[in-house]
Amino acid sequence: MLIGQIADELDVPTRTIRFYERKGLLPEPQRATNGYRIYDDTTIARLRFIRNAQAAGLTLAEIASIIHVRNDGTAPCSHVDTLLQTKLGEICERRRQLTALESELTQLLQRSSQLDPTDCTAGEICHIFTNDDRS
Amino acid sequence: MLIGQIADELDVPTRTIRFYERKGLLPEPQRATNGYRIYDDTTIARLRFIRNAQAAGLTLAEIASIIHVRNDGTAPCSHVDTLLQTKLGEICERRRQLTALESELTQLLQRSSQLDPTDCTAGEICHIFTNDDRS
DNA sequence: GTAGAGCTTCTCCTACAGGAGAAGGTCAAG
DNA sequence: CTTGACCTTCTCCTGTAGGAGAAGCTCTAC
Repeated sequence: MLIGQIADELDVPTRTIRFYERKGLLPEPQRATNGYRIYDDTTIARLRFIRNAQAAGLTLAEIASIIHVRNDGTAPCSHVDTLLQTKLGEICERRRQLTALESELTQLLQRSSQLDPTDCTAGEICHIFTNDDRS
Repeated sequence: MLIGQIADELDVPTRTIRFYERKGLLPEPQRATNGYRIYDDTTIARLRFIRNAQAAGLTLAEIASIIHVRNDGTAPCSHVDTLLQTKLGEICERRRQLTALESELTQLLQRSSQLDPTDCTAGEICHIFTNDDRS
């Protein structure tokens, strides 16, 4: 199969496939005599794997690390497990931050609804952000 | 005040202050005869404003837009209110995505704990990501 | 034999918020 | 008079996941 056929089948731009190759996510493919890349079904499976791993929030670099472990002949399961646990921790932390930001924004908006724009001076740019609770 | 003094007082790198100037967040300052930037207290207030707005999750471009409205002679309060509401919506949506990702990851980890690495084949890279619920 | 689609490589560009280093001018103190 | 700290501008680099365009070769169909 040529790159375009793979691209059509998985609905991925051809550019992205070459990009993954450069990043080490796909092995260097066979070449036809004219230089065109030639793929087989294992590449389709590989691209599906990448997509699934991305859906789990892994970065391409992390996915590449999994593939490298596999290429070393080891089942990458425990590595994947570690990655997923770390990722879960990050997501959890990030979600907490967003929750805090959400309540911060809600407070600012409530404050905004109570302030009069005619009281807003140039020096402070906008008094909605002027925090009066410090020093 | 020279740029280094401002930087020390607010604990901001001098590079960042010049960067903000290039981005239109700070006006072009006075220059001493030797070319050094000279600031007064309004710059300190401005940098505090930027910091507060950043803490609310606004990007530098959004903060710049607020400053531009102020420079046009208008109180930017209603603009800020709109920005904050939009931002709140984005944060909320992002948090929902993270929550979904969190449960996805939890499922994958549970799955991982039940799978045997010796069953993991090279073709699928790692069977933790092999979704058996489709086609 | 030529048009159009598909392939190749090459390089640069995007958003985001700065960080890093080079090369050089300036200033105060020893 | 020189060392060290501070300032200036310039350009490139970081991570993320590709996107965009140029210039040129190849293949198929009409």
